[in-house]
Amino acid sequence: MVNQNNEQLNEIFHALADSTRREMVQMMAERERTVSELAEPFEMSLAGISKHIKVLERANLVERSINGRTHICRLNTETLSQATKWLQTYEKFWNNRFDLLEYELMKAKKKEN
Amino acid sequence: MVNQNNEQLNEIFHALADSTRREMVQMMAERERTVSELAEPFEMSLAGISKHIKVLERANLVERSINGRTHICRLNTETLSQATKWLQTYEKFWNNRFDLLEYELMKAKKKEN
DNA sequence: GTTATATTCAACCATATGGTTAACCAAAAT
DNA sequence: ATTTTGGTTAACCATATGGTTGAATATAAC
Repeated sequence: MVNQNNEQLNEIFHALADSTRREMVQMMAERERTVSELAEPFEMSLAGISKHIKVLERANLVERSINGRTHICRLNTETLSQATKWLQTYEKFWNNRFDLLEYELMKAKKKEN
Repeated sequence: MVNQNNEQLNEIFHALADSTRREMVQMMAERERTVSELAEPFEMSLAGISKHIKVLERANLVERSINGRTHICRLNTETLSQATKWLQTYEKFWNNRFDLLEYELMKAKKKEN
């Protein structure tokens, strides 16, 4: 179970360790994207793009639905937050992260009012 | 500048994409560790361990100070939070992460009292 | 029915990664 | 002075990664 989670984290972090893929995540964070939309900003073959998407899929960061001949990719933010959770756990140990978060939250609240 | 940061993120995420290295981060989150302390839980040659530490160093996740013949490694939480920051930026887009954080914070607060 | 579009798959290639062993170096301990 | 200890470095190896091109598939458009 822990190992399962570990393998999962390996794949998530590996998927994020590439600028192209991070940019794709960025795009999908805004809204769903087709494969060619995702490909557009890059000077890379579509086959290359396809491979990158598969890495994101394997990490469960992206889900794909096929609609005719176009594939639609959407971000799985649940998975993204798995990574965040891991990071925060170890960050908070001596850097008192919770204080910082609280501070950021206060700022956010103030802006709302 | 953005590219610099991008290269930085590549290395951070790559460093974290390995269970052994994550476990090391975990150990260093508790307290500073010597190389052999870091090596202890693993069935791996010291040379292998040394390489892992170097990956963490290259990502600027770890700083090393040499004391006689023993090297002391400590976590650079600043770098860790660079990764967190990236993640949170894209997480919050549709998953309203801030609400979740607020909730977690409340729970934490309650436990304190 | 032919052509164009959206996308994957397979084979290939250079380079990177994670590991090993063996040799090396410097500080401590005997 | 010799040996142990803590650690790195170099050379090597198998496998993974990130990219390419070329062919294949299937839907959509003409």
